[in-house]
Amino acid sequence: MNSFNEKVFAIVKSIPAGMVMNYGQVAAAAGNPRCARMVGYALHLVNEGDGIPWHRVVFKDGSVAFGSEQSQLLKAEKVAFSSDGKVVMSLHQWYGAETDLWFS
DNA sequence: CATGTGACACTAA
DNA sequence: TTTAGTGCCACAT
Repeated sequence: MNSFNEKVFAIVKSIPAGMVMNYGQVAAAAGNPRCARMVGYALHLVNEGDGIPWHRVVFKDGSVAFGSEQSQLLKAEKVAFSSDGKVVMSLHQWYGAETDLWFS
């Protein structure tokens, strides 16, 4: 079974609208903090329309791989963008439901 | 089985 | 600050 893949999908799906996660963050949550590439690979296999909000996964810097479409979808989610076309991670970087305890 | 490639991240210069 | 090099794991050939 594709544990890593499945975890990635579950995590990405858990990202609320208007929030984004960087590949390394998802990779770590999936169990492979060193394999952000695998996250991208996994999403690339599923972007067919399985309901995976892959557009909410961006670079650690807030940049996006597929500039146009991704940024467009993000804007539709009310995500704030910088003048460089990068997402304002400071406002939208999601740490996952489990880490929500940090706010307690 | 070995090599190459890839929606990335980190470190060094 | 930006650029280059390296590591990482999975999948294709």
